[in-house]
Amino acid sequence: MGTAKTTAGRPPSKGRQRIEIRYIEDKAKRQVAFSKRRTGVFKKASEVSQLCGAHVAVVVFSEGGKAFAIGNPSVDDVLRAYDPFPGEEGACLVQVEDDDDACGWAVESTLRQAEETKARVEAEQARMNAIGEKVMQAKGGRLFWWEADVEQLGVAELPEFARALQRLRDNVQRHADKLNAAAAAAPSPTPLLLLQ
Amino acid sequence: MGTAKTTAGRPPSKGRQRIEIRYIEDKAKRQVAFSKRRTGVFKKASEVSQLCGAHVAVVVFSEGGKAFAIGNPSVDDVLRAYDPFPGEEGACLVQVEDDDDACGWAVESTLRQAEETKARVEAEQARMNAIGEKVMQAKGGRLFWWEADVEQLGVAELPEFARALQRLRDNVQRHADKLNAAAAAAPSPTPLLLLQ
DNA sequence: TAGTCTATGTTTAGTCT
DNA sequence: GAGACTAAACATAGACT
Repeated sequence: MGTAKTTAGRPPSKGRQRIEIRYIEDKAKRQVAFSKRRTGVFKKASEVSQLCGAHVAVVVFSEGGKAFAIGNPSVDDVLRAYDPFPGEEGACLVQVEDDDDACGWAVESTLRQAEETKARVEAEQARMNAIGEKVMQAKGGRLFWWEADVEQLGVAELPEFARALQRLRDNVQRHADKLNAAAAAAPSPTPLLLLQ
Repeated sequence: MGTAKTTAGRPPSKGRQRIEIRYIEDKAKRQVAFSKRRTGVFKKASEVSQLCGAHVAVVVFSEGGKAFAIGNPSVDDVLRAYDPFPGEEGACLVQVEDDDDACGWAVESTLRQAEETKARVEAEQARMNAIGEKVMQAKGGRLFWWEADVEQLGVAELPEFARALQRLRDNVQRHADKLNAAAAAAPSPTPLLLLQ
């Protein structure tokens, strides 16, 4: 009886309250709402894309000027295809699809209910997203590295970028080796990690 | 009594059913879902903007290539701002009027995507350069993404991560080759790119 | 193609960790 | 600043107009 989990003697929570859709004056609340709702919008956008095979791009700037974005097949692709001038409707170039892709997405969603639904079709994508999110947390920043548009890198930047990439790969390999070593000693048959 | 509106002798409706987030094969259903959810995403985006004073732009292409977009203060403004130069004018300054709820919002358009305007694309690429920089140097002097703590990745995630890394590296290599080719034909002595 | 209605799945405000 | 949790607000699948 004594163990009522964490819901012990807490007031039952008033649950979700209705709010007016207007600027939230309280800075703290505003920040929390931004974080939660940004996630929500991204998720919804992701779903439209998944469900309907639509190309979507969402760009959000926080008040602080931080940029957040997601897109399928990629933010860049969608934005480039977008031309707000209805005047000319010459050729259609909706570059409808890339081959393998579906990995253009960069949803930094929190995947709250990962335990159930997620293990399906969305699995691979979700996994990638989770990985990206995990990695991004390390820097506390918000860019989606796998969206890095290499094409935009200049002569001076490319080498450095490549070097950094190599370094990261080395780290991954080292970590993989370590995990493999641990797996070898494990009681249950753990699949080995084969990088490339 | 006799006039129960339209709910007369209709089956009580099964209510909302859970669906998997995967491509909807049925064309009709897909179209309906697209329409409804597009509206939903736009609404959510609008709310984030209103509530948090954030600048948001959403661009959606239906499978048919029709473009829909909304943005605050405007799609174009946000997309243009999608180029946060470090130490420049505040990329954000929001707060929209909301007497009407429709303050500067709702720019839904059935714009057909036209062929890409060259000048526009170039401008876009210039902006994209800033993104590349952003990827290279996370603001705030924090950790850079490539210094990600790989240790955090688990057995299931590592392979995915490694694959993504490889993909990125391939792109870098391809780009480097291209630049080298261009350099060979360049009038001025351009240093060759040697990756690794 | 869009709007309506109902029942129900999903999101999230408020609060605490 | 990011999670966890609860209950109420909100979005929407399905069916029809």
